[in-house]
Amino acid sequence: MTGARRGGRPPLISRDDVVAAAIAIIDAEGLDALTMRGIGARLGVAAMSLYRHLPNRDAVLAAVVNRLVTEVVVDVPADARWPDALRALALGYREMLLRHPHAVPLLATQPVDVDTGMALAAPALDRSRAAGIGADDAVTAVQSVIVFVLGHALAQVGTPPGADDAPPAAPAGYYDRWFTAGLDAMIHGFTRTGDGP
Amino acid sequence: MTGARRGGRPPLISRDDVVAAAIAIIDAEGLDALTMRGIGARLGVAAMSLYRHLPNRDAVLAAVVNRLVTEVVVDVPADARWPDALRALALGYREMLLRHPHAVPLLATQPVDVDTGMALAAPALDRSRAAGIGADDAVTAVQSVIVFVLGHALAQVGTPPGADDAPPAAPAGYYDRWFTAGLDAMIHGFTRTGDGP
DNA sequence: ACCTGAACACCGTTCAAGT
DNA sequence: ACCTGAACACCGTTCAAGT
Repeated sequence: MTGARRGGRPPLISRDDVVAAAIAIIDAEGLDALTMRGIGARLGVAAMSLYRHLPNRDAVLAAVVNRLVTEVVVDVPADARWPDALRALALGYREMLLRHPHAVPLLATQPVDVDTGMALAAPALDRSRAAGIGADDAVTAVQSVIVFVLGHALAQVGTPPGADDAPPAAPAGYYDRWFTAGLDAMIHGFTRTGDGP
Repeated sequence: MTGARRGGRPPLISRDDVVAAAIAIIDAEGLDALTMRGIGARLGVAAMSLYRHLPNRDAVLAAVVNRLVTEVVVDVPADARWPDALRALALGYREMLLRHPHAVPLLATQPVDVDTGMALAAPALDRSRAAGIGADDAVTAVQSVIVFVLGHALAQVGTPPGADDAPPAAPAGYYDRWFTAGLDAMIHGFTRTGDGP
């Protein structure tokens, strides 16, 4: 009943193909290299064919963002408590960002679908209930952690391996240590059991 | 001795003019509307004249970022302690970001000159010494706070007043409350006097 | 229904030329 | 030294046409 397509030419490409090709180009050549003509070329199709599957370039970018967020793996052990669940969310999100460094500015800019965001946060939010945290407070903590992870990743990949005047190139573990310190501080601040001013 | 320009046609525009015009366009029409032709038009000059003062469009963007960061006002009272100095830095930086919402993605993407970043952080770092915090730890705290402020601002201005499908439009104080909670957590986490896990 | 080539209105940037 | 118009090699997107 739904979407019963009768007759007509069978499609050469799908919406998913377009999104996958876009991600491949971003990863390989960077965000600036992502053109409608380039996506078409990668799929062996004219650029104009893409408009049959997505309304415009912005829609491609939005779809890329949601696809990448969906691919985040949040590994929350069964016996994890609220602080550890927050940490697992942060680590999983950061892993995805560093796997797609050229896409980080996109993730920072394009809003994520509500459903996709909920699915990402769900494992952590589950543990907040067990810890007796109010729903609003839990959401605030999750969003704050995500925002820190994103901001930190932007700083880390901010001068991508394309710029000529890359600063002395921070030592290997520099960003990891900074990330851990910042995340620890935030999680500690959010999960302390209400003490003084 | 230095830069003694003798003879030649006097300049109609300066590098500063280009940067100021760029910021005006970004604030008024958004980042996408910032074109070399547009900047030229605003200054009553052909687009190609700009290349006499800045090497290319990316250089304009970099200059805009550094100009905006320079304009941040960090109000650290004379008797402020380390945690309050961190807070003042966060508030001042956020104020600038929300004054230039269309420029936030730029601030998130373009690296800031080392000198400009140092000047921004200096007042807070001063107070860290008085508090007996190690220099490295102080820098980590400052950078983490900045990264949180930036990430939060991205979330707040992420769906700018151009998008049609703006979500229910979060209630007025929503982002302010989230910001305060996240900042409090981070500052508390960074300034606690080293207790157990 | 899906794909295509040609065309339009833009970009950033280069170049040779003007004053 | 500084500014300019014309031109080049790109963009995203629309349109009328093909199968």
